[in-house]
Amino acid sequence: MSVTILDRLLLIGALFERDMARAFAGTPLSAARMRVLWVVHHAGPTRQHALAQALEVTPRNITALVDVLEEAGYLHRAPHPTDRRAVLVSLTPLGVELMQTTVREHGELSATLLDAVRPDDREAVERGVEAIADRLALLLAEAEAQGAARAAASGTPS
Amino acid sequence: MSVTILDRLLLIGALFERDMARAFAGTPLSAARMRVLWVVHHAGPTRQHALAQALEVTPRNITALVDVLEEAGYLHRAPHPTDRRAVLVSLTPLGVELMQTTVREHGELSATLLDAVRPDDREAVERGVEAIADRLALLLAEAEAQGAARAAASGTPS
DNA sequence: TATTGTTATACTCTATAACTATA
DNA sequence: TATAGTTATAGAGTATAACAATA
Repeated sequence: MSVTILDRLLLIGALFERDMARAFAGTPLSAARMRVLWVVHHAGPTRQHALAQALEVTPRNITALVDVLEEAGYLHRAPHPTDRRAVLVSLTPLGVELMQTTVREHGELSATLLDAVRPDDREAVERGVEAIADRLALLLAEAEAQGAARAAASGTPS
Repeated sequence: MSVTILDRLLLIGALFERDMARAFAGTPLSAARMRVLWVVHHAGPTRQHALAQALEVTPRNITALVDVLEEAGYLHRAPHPTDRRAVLVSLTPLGVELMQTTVREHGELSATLLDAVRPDDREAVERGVEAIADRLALLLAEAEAQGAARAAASGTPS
């Protein structure tokens, strides 16, 4: 039991992040900035606050990320039509083009990786990885809720 | 093809990293520092340069990580017995204890996650994830070698 | 001459806290 | 009074470059 399945799953994530960092070196892009573009690509014009919630990151952080992406020409800030406090962030044509390429390459890589799996195992692997991701999300959400409850009980009794 | 297997694999890594950050908040530990302890735990007394290579990080970075882990009592620096330039980094008893606990919990989590997979799928999932990790490592190593070759050809002809 | 580890400096990602404009 | 976004500040992780001691 020297290398567990968890070790391998974590290795996959680490390899991918490292490759992104290398691929984006010297450009205005980065893994964190790509995650912002990813959300806007899938959700359409989005408030910064919604971006912060989607990425589980503070609004302050979003300001900085969007600043760079706007400066680099991938995103566009526009006033919200009905809420004058808010800003709507959208992809520019350059951003749309980048995300189309990225989504395509992402799908190709996913297919290549699945291709490394024995054909008879592929369905089981897809089901299994989905089950593992769901279970992990559940476990960590429970842990977080317990931690928050404990903090509320000890530290900040309202 | 809205959510690919690659998306789920990356989600697993992101969830785990985020949970580590939350669990270690307010302590001297962190994901990067745990990776250092992990290497020393598995390799025994180690030079800082070897740590840098194992973690694919600059030696400067290792200096900072080991500084904090030594200060916090998990690591111990000692002069190398035969090479007076080098330092040997070892776990203290506190570090050994931490890693024993960590390895046990890590194994338990791995078992819990595999438990979420249908029994008939488990062998295929273990094989498949291993195959995916191996393929990804291979692909990225090739990409890196090509990038390095291209940089050498254009930028720094020696 | 090459290697080991360090100091100096800088950039990215992230967080908290205080503030402004608006709901 | 609460929300959306910003400025100010800080800490962690990472990188490059220059340097001292040693091989």
